[in-house]
Amino acid sequence: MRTLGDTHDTALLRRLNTRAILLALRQSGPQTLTQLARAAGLSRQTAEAALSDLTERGLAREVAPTEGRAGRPARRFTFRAEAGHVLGLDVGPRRILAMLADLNGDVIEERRLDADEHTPAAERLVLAERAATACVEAAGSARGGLWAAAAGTSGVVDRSGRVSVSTIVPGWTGLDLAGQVGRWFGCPGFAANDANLAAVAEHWRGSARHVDDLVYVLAGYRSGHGLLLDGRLRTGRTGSAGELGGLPLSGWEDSSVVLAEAGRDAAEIFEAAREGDEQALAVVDRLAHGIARGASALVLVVDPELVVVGGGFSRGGESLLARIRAHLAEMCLNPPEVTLSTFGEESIALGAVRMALDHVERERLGL
Amino acid sequence: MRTLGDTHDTALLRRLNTRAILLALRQSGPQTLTQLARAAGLSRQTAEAALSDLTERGLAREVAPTEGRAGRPARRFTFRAEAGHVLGLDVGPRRILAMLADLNGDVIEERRLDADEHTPAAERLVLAERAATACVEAAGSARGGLWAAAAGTSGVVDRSGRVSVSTIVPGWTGLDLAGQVGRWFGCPGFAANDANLAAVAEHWRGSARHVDDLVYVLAGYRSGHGLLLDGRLRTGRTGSAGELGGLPLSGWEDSSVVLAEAGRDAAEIFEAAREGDEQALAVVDRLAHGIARGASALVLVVDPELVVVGGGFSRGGESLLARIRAHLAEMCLNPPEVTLSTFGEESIALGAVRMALDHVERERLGL
DNA sequence: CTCAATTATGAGAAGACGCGACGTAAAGCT
DNA sequence: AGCTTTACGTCGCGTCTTCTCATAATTGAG
Repeated sequence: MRTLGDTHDTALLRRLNTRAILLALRQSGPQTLTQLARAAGLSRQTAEAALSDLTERGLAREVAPTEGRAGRPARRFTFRAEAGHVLGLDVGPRRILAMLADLNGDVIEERRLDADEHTPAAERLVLAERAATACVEAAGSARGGLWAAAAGTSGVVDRSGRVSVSTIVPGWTGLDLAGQVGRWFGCPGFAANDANLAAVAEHWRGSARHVDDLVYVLAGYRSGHGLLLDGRLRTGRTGSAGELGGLPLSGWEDSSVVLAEAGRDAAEIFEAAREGDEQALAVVDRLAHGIARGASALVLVVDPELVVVGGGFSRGGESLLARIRAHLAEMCLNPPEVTLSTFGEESIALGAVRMALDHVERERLGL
Repeated sequence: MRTLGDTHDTALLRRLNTRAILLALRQSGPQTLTQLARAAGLSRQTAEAALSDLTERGLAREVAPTEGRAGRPARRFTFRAEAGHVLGLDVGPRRILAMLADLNGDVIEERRLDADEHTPAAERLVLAERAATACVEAAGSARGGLWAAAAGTSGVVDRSGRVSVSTIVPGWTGLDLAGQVGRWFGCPGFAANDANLAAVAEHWRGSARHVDDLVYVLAGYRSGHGLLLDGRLRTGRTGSAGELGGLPLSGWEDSSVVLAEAGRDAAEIFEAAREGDEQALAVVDRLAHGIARGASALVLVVDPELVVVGGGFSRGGESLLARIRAHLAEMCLNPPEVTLSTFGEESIALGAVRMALDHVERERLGL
């Protein structure tokens, strides 16, 4: 039955200590046995045992000792990030981006393919697979060598990684994206909503590095909200957390309407605004207002530490941000910080990488 | 430094196993050594060691063996719930409720005092202390014998347990409620928003027992929203999660306005509605609409498994609930279940009990 | 080139814990 | 009284961790 926790024999200690060493190992480059032991809070002997275990499993490697220092040279070990690879995919309405990363999450290969809004589902999937395969092959990794893969896409993606609602991408509704991606490479596959993955990426290495509660606003041709609480993605029961579709917010304008009225596309508007064009500034303000309106619902509900603005409009830069801040301050008693996305359009694929890594770390590294 | 986890010596095993035994012990009444060992997944010897440890700490007690069975009588142990007590307080605008509970969370004493909206802060605190002290003394427990105490109140309560905004209770803003409560009994003190604590109570033993993501709607003279995600209370950065004050929701009527227009109080309305009074039914529908409007924001943002409706209006019963469900279904694509609160007006104090117990379990029982 | 100083390694002993096994104790049943 | 049943309690073993100390490998000074 085992409902009250796992077995607690001495093997658990070994696992825990190996885990501590692995974490210490990944903190930085090659380290000596003593350094690792101290970092993990263990004795040198225990550290040694853990390292020999990790080395056997291919996760650690001994490297040449440093020269030029007095005393017996210390054995040095490093994390074998190349022991496995994960794939992150962004299958967007207009763009497909594949990233191959090692176990450190460092991106090794990257492929980008263009699509358009009308590309049918089957063809879009072929493009995605092509981009992904190109990455894997370029890295010289065997096709079956992937440890996990994840994909982000527009629309509501449920817990199992199936697209349950998609209004933008034709033929997407009902697609088992996670299963598809997993089948391509014979590895565990995952899928999530694009804004959610972008939030994950920003929290991992981007603007939201230092916070654990954040709202990500994807604003642009693709739009949506991502929610990260306690450092964990929150997609909700059906995966539609943050999808405000039905919320009757007064004065909530869709950006496409605003842009259509203005008769110019976003890039032109931002460019003109930068040059002081009054009409463009007004449009930027209306866009900011709409973004803030949507964000305010999330902010008031979860009271996050940070709002990260990403997506195409984030090219609007600080001027757009300033307007969003101003509008948000009007709507919230105690508004959170608002900042720009670090990774821009790469954040979705990067978040997918992180999602795949999460699985690998949990299941294969035992972290 | 110790950032990578605690020491992992064999003492950890002991702690973990003792914890497993403690959990098993609390699952039900007196159990034999063998039963406990099996439930915790440990050997009998280990279970025995853990139990002797727990007995020494006063958390377990050996009881008389069962008679009438063949074989050597088995030693039986039980959790000593009376080893400590916690206090839960609801300091509301119109009512003060104190509950004293043992370590099982079973309420032993309960005191209720009436106040009104105009009672000044100092006097309200005196009433609260009086109710609490009465509970403690009635239980024959020493005044210093409390292990933890928590209080719920209207308004925004920050992480530290300080009331940062209170519109209902006069003089409440700025009050360090957690500190106050702790000082009364010389024990750790906590405080939180009432709707949040109600959510905690419903999740603990009420309607939300079986789910981990829920939205609680406090509807009545006191109103507000409580948010529980992954079984944990979410109060946000400043404690104002779920406070929708500034959200420009179209068609969001305040219940007090609706009732004022109707010219009857809530109890009358619900009574009349039960008898089929058409005008009353219309008012109930308007109330339900308002409740659903507010709830919809939380539901769309976090996509919970369940919405629990509590507070004074929950006396409106199934008929109100049905209207709320109907309105919510219009606003959400995939509406969650909606159910009535189990504990009604007691849920806030009960949630406070749970909050105090959380601290005790974490810090004193090591769970 | 040699020797001291430095730094890390590796083996051995001791302590703590958990588990399986076996003999023993205490009850009911015949 | 003896048998059966059930659980207790002790013993020994293996694992894990840490401490200690002798040993090994390097640098740098004379």
